[in-house]
Amino acid sequence: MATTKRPMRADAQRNRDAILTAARETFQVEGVLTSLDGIALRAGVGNATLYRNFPTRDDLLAAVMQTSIADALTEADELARTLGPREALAEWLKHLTWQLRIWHDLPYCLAAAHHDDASPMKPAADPLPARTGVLLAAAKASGDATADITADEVYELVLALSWAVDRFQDDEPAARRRVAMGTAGIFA
Amino acid sequence: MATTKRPMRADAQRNRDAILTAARETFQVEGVLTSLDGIALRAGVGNATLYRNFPTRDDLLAAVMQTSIADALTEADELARTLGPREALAEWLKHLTWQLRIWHDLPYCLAAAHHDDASPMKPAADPLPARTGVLLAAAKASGDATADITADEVYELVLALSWAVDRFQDDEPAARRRVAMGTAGIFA
DNA sequence: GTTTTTCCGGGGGCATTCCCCACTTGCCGA
DNA sequence: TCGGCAAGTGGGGAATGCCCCCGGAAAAAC
Repeated sequence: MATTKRPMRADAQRNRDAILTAARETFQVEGVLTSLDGIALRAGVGNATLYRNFPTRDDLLAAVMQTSIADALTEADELARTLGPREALAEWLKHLTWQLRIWHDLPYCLAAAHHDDASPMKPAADPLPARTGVLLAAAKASGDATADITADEVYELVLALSWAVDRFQDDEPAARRRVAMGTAGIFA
Repeated sequence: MATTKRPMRADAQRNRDAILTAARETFQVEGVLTSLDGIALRAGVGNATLYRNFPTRDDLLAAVMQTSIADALTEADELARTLGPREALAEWLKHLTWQLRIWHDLPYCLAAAHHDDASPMKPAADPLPARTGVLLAAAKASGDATADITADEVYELVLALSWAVDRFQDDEPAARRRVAMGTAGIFA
């Protein structure tokens, strides 16, 4: 990490943060396939600054996702703590589907990263399928989920449903309904 | 229709056919978002000829889909004739998902067309949800499908699953398994 | 065979995006 | 306070894709 070698120059840190917030805002409006130069413009920095900090789109995406994913994981903890295995899994799937929808083409990128170990997004995104596996295992143990399905299959199903939720512009109730229908096969 | 007014010049018909076959081949390899100029090049015609025949990408897509959709519908007839309502619907969903996967971003385009009445693809693609509705109604009537789901929801679910099948590069058994899992909620 | 009509075609303009370069800025430590 | 050097800047090249223009050629009509 660069931060361990030297405490990073103040303006450099400022610019990096500005890029991250601009990217987060732009992604929500235009999707994750938006122009990178546009993000730099919005952040008020030169485009070269953006490319130096984040050589590829996936690097930027991974950095922006960090905090969102951390939030999602605490939500998962909360669900696991307050609900039974079946409801916790069901709620988590709905929650995850709804969150992934926010950056419109995110499922597309996550799908690409999921089977590409070299992707810069892999380390950032990996906790999502992992945590899904934990909740799934608990539901299996209590007999609430069928044994013959893997965590990857469930995660991929969520990505597909999230794609649909975005593409058909569901509101939240519609999305919950769509997820309930699509994931019914998971539950025993 | 243009063909009713005048029998179309021979070379024009030749070029149009060449464009359609080139488009079909290119779509399978590079997906439906490929370069249109590339299709013209492959067809051995100038790009202007392509744009004259098909002003937009959707026009071309609609024309190329015509025959494929006709094939799919005869398959649906066959299924309805030889299987019970439940199996006919289940097989149709698997078949449809697998077919849509062939042109990689086709679900993306169909999703856009599905809620846009002005889309040139609408007339060509509409039989798909319509036929799905027929098979669903039969399954509902025999008590094999839950009553509280609409044909549109089922169709959209198939589009999402087809997206996943393409994106995760399923072979046919894996795709059938994925569809079976994702559509389990439809069946009573 | 000639005229008329229709259609072809490839070059090029325009827009978009990614990314690199030479030059400039301004922070940090002595 | 001040100089060195890390970091920033933004114009522009390169690649790509869409689409239009207009001279020319081929097919149809006579």
